[in-house]
Amino acid sequence: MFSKACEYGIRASIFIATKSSQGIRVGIKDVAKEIDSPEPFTAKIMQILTKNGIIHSAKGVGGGFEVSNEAVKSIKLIQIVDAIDGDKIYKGCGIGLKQCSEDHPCPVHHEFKKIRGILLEMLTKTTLEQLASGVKSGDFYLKTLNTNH
Amino acid sequence: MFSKACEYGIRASIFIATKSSQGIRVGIKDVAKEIDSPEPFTAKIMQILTKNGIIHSAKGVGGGFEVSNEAVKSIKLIQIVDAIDGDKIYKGCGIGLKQCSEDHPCPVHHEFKKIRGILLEMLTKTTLEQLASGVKSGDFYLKTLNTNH
DNA sequence: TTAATTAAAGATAAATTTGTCTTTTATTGA
DNA sequence: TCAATAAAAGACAAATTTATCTTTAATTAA
Repeated sequence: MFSKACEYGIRASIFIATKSSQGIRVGIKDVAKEIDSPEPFTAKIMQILTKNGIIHSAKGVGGGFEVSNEAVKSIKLIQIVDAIDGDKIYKGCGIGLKQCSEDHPCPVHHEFKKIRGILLEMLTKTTLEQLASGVKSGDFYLKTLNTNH
Repeated sequence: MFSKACEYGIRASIFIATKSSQGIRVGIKDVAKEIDSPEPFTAKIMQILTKNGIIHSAKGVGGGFEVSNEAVKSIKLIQIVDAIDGDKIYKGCGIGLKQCSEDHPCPVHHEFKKIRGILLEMLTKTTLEQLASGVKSGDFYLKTLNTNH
């Protein structure tokens, strides 16, 4: 569905949002640790998110990543997906036709139209705040439980 | 959503089904041409489909690919997807958690559960026959219209 | 103004997916 | 049996995605 980069980007954004609500900036090390992702790759993804104005970053001592309380409320999942994976997932043809539309539909066009519509609605409606609050309350998780190995 | 391989596999299966209904076997050259895909790569994908019993192949003079009329009716889209891309698309976690379940849900678990359910239902219900008949009737297309260039 | 800190940027590398080419095997018909 | 045909199999190559490493730039505090 989403690329690895996008999966990490969503998880990172949610984690940063949970910390920002407590007024805490987090460094890339913490982010990668808490969402169980490769640190340098995650840093690259953070650059995309900051360039797109989704996450704010601050260099230097005491710096790190954060999202303002207002931004957390307004940012929708689709903004993160769009910034990293583009719009192919909710716009492209299900079986890869360059030309696929109501007038020139592929064999699965109508079925996929429905699914893409639901996906798009979900991505458009879900805010970072909703997701972050679920993590804060302990209802949702951002990584696998630790096991002894 | 699906890999390129899977997109080609679905398109190829549908094209072969339309030809088989007329009692015509098709070679890999025709398949690639009609679905606008790279021939050698498509040949590889055909090997997966034949190994999985979705498409039948015959070597030698007059050989090629075909699907029996009974098979066309019984084969579901999910069999093609499963053979090529596996079950990740309708089973895996939306944001890539290894562990993601009702008891240990990721932040988008419930939203994705719904979407995956609809996708799974669609893949499970849609038969090759449905898709092929739409192409035969001219309602659906398997490639872009030819343009002069 | 210097040292420490932290993200940004850029170069590189590994892994995976996509795509190609060559050889082998099976089948048919002459 | 032999030649032609067509898929299968295997090796290889290009492109993309994922991941890493090093250097640079910005910021803070001493």
